[in-house]
Parts: sequence; structure tokens; C-alpha cells
Amino acid sequence: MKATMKDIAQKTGLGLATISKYMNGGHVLEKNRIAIEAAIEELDYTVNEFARGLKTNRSKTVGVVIPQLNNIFMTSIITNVEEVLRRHGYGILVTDTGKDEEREEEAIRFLLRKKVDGLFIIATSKEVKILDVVLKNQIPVVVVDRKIERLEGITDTVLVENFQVAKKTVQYLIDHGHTKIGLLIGSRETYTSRRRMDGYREAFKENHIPIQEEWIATADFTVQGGYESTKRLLKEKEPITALFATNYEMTLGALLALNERGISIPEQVSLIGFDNPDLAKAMRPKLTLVSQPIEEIGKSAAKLLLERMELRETGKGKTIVLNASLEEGASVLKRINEK
Amino acid sequence: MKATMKDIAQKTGLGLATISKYMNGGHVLEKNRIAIEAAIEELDYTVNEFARGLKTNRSKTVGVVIPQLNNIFMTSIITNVEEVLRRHGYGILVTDTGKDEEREEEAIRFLLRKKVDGLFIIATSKEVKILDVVLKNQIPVVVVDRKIERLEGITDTVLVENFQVAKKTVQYLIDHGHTKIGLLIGSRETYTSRRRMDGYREAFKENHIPIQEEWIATADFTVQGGYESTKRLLKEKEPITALFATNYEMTLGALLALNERGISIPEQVSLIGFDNPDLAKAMRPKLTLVSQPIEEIGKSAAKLLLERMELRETGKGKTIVLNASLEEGASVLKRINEK
DNA sequence: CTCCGAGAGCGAAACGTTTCGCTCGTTTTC
DNA sequence: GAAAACGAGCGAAACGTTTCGCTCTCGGAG
Repeated sequence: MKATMKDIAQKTGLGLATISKYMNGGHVLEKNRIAIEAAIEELDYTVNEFARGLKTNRSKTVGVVIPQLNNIFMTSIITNVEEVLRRHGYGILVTDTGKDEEREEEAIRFLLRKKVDGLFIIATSKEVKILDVVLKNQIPVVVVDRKIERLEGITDTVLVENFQVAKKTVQYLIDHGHTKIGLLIGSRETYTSRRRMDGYREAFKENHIPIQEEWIATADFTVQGGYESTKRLLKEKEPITALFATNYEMTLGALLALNERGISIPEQVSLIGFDNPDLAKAMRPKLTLVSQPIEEIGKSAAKLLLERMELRETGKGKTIVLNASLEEGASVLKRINEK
Repeated sequence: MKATMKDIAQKTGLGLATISKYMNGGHVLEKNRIAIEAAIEELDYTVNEFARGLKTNRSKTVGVVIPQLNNIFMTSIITNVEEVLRRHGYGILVTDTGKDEEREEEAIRFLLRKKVDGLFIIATSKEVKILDVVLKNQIPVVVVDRKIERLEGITDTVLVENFQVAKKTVQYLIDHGHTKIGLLIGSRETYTSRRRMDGYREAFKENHIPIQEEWIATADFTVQGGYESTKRLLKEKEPITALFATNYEMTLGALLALNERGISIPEQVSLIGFDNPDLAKAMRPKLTLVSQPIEEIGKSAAKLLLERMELRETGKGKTIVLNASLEEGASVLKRINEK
């Protein structure tokens, strides 16, 4: 039915090995090249990836393990990873763990069976034990966004400097006279959330300002969570004067809640958001926010993995730390007569 | 290195064919079954999917072609599709076309090379000519959410009844005394947007109410677009009294814009949103919205494709049309003294 | 007691590549 | 001008499955 290399060899009068060589970018005589190309065109030949894989043991496919797909940050990373990899002939097999540790393990096992050449993971569980199996199979892994402590120095990692930027952001609020600052984080277990929270705490500590634990709200990384937590924060006895939301969805939720309550930004409550500069710029007042280099995260991770796969290394413990930046808008009020 | 069937055969003293039979769910004698399982365990054997694929010509992988990943509707579908397919041993190869027709074609060609067993597509271009090649290769295609007219009766399709629900929604607004109704759609080219817009027009027509073209705003399916378009609508000379946003992101954008302007819902402007009942329920006032059966879309599409792949059919032109429903909240005001 | 059929197991031939170790002819080098 | 070096092409042996057409065994029907 479908044409094979043998057919091309027959048609051109060349040997099988020569066709194979051509198909893999090798040099053949000009006249043979033309003949081969003509035959390919005529027979509509394409390499059979199964046979190729059987010989080379590469699928030209990588796995992506993500906690949940309902989140702009995650999907932006996927988009960028996909773009870079596809350009290099790699497809991405996406799996969603639904933030469940068991499903995470299942997903990775599944990808292993599918013979992926490499793996990206934004981890759900702390240890991700199953990754040991992956590494034993010589499959390179790039850990993205959430560090897996026990694998430091073993797998490659791409992270954002969350601690410093969070600290700096809170410092910025403190410098503007705020001491009652709400914080919206995803959960207390997630690496990035913890880092951001630690930065928050550190800023308070350095300024010798006491923290109220109620100011720290876990909002599940969702719009809804941000909305509800913000409402809760507004009801606290010690009313906050500023709010820092640590992802895009929670930022939207906070905005909705504040607006709905008729609380003006920044006059009554100052707000600092996260990600998505486009929206922030369009808004009035222009939103001050922490901007992560989302595109770069995906692209760096992709390039790192590509390199490992090309060289058939499993990873060298290289860690790329990217900086997020605080982009000043007009959503933070300078409080003068603070007491 | 890695164990093969031959090793299992050797270890158990059985023939290769018997092991293969076992691996594919065939019956073997109890004592052999035990021996095989022990050997598999001991040698840590797994089937080599490349070799299997070479023989069977199936990759147990399907392609997913999506216009853009930054959209809850799209990602929810992927999530559901992935869940169902993975349970059946299929992986999903996700490609993002970035709403570009050329990239859409490229993506499909790419998936073809990757030897996917089936394809889901939420189409970017109107014709998607390249699908002819896919079908010629006997690969079943399920068209999701956006009908491809020329393939009616050829590929299977899963759609939402957009026209009726949009008409009904607008009728609902009209019944509540609104005649100046803004509409946020994604673009004028997209199938779903057109259907929703047609429903909107039809409702006006049936009620003999004139439409102002300026009320129809294209907002690119994004929060930002919804936000900006809503602001624009609020500035029109003929001020709208109601707004219908036709996806989740644009709904959020509209909410932001309305709240920011201090326009109370529903007293000054009534709002009907789209998708994501969770947020809608949490909000005050509870948002009236059109709810699409997102989970069902993904699951139906997945089941449909699974069936085709199992039976090695390429599709029979079956169309599943799911109903969206109007869920009443408190974000629409009944205008009494309309004139 | 014989015969038959079902069930289990087997051997070997594919599937379509890549790659190793050759040969052969042409070009370069001293 | 001979030897060496090089580039191009080739044949054949893998890679690890599935599957076709067998054989063999055993139990039950007649």
C-alpha cells in the first residue's frame, strides 16, 4: 500500500542504504538526489516512524506532566515548549495530573510506556519518586517552575526567583506605607507558593513588622478562589490596606471582589497582581504587578531538554533561575500619615 | 539491555507466540500464566511499542489541534479528552495553531508524520483542506465545537447548539424589557461566534427591534478584549442596558470594566455571561449565564473517536449536538417602564 | 475403542528502517 | 605516475513485535 524505502530504491535503481542516508540528511550525488526526490514525490513516500523508532529507539516525542490545565501560566509554558520542540521535530504528549499524586505517578508511567525521549514536569508531589525509574531509563527530565529538592544536582531545572521578587514586592508596599498586607497564594504545599510566602514573611521580618496569619490566604490558584479569599480578607477585623495576589487567576478574582465591593484601587486598597502584562496595561488604574518571563521559561526548558536529548545525556543538574520583575503601575497608593 | 519477549520465552521455556498472545490478553494455561508473570516481573519487561507499532500500524496516540491554549474552554476539552483516552491507553499529542491557518496545516502534517491513530480538531481555517489527506490515510477525525461545513456527512462532529441558546438568551433579555443589548463575540469568522451572533440577530428580528451594529463587539475571546470592548460599548451614544458576553474570558473582562466604571449590575447594566458556573455562583449578584456542557463535549468526542479507531472506520458523519442552557442568576434587571 | 474437535502452543516470516563493513572509482599528494 | 585518501554506494543483518498455518494433547461423543 504505502510506499517504503524499498520502493524508492527500486524506482531510482539505488541501494536501500543510500536512500536511508538521504532521508537522514546525508550527502548523495546531485543526480541521485534529484532522482530520489522525484521518486519520493511520485510515490508520496514518508518515513515510517515505527520502523525508524525500532532501530533508533527514539520516538521524537516528549512527555509533559502538568498539575492542571486550567491556568494561563501552565498553558503558556506548554505553548512555548510546543513551539520550540515542534520546530525540532518533537511532539509533546500532554498529561494532566489533576493535582493528584497518584495520577501523577500514573501519568509518568504512561509516558514511559509511550517511549518518550524526554520529560517536562511541573510537579504535584514533593518527591515524585517515580522519576527515579525515568532516570534509570536514561530519559532526561527537566523540572519546571517547582523545584524537586531531592533531585537537585541530578535533573535540570528551570525556575523563577520567587522568594526575592516576593520580598521585594512586599518591601515596595511597606515603603509605600503599608503594613497590613494581604497575600493570596495557591496552597501551602506548592513550592512556588511557599517561596512567595517566605519572601513575604522575610520582608515583614526585616522591617520588624508583625504578621497576622489571617492575612495569608490560600486561594487554589483560581479566579474563584481569589475572589472568595479577597472577600474574606476584607472582612477581617484588622482591615488590610494592600493586597498581593500571586498568580493571574487570583489577581482577577481579587479585582472582581474589590470592584464589586466598591472598594477603589488604590485609594482604599492597593493591589499588586501577577502575570499577564497585557491586561494590566489596559486597566485603569494601570495595575502594578509581578511579571514572570513566561515565554523564556518555556523556551529555556525546551532548549535544555533538546540539548540533553541530542547528546543523550540524562541531565547534569543545571539550574536556570529566571528573574521576575516588579512592574510599576498605579494601583499602589503612597500612604503618608501612616502610624 | 532491556528485556524482550524472547527473554521471557527463554525464561519460561515457552514459545514467542505464546508470550505475545498473553501480552495481548489471550488465554494461556494457568501455570504458564504464572510463569510468564513471574518472568515479566523479574526481567522488568515491557512491550516495545515501536516494534508493536511496526507490525500493527497503530501508535495508540491521537492528535489534538487547537487554535490557542489560553482559553478555559479549550483546555477543559483537552483535559476531558485526555482523561478518557488515557484510560484506554491512548496518548494525546497537542498542537497549538496560534489561530494561524498555515500553522494549522503544518500542525496536521506534523501529526500525520507522527502516525497518530486519530485526530481532534477545533478548526482555525474554514476549509482545513489538509484534512483530506488525513482522511485519505484512513485516519478518523472528530471535529469539535466548530463545524467544518464541507465535511458534513464525512467526519464526525461534536457541537453545541449555539444559535438557539443565543437566541433564547437574547429573548430572555428582551422579555426583561431590554432592547439595547451589547454582544461580545470572539471574531466574525469563527463558527461559534457567528452562530451566537446569528441567534442574537434572530431574536431582535423576531421581536421587530432594530439592531445597532455598534452593539456587536469582537473581543478576541480574551479578558483583555472583553474589558476593552465593554468600555467601548459603554461610551456609545445609544447606551446599552444589557450585555451578553459569549465566553468565559470575555465575561471576566466585561465584569472588570463594568465594576471599574462603578456601573452596578444589574441596576444600571444587566449582564449575562458564559461558562464556568463555579465563579458565577460565588459572585454577588449571582451571575446569569449560558452554561455549556464542557465535560460532555470532551468526553463525547473522545468516545466517538475511540469507537472509530476501534472499528477502523474513518467516520460516518455522525453529529452530536449538545445543548447549552441558560442558568438564571440575579444579574439581569426587569425593566418595567421601558419606553 | 476410535475419532473428532477444541485449545494450547509453536516456528518462521513478515513489518520498514538503520548501520556496519565492504567495494569501487575518483581525486589528491608527494 | 603511483600510492593514499576519500566519497559514494551497496548488501545484509539486525531491531522486537504480530500472526499465519501448523502440530500436539486431551476429553468426550458415538
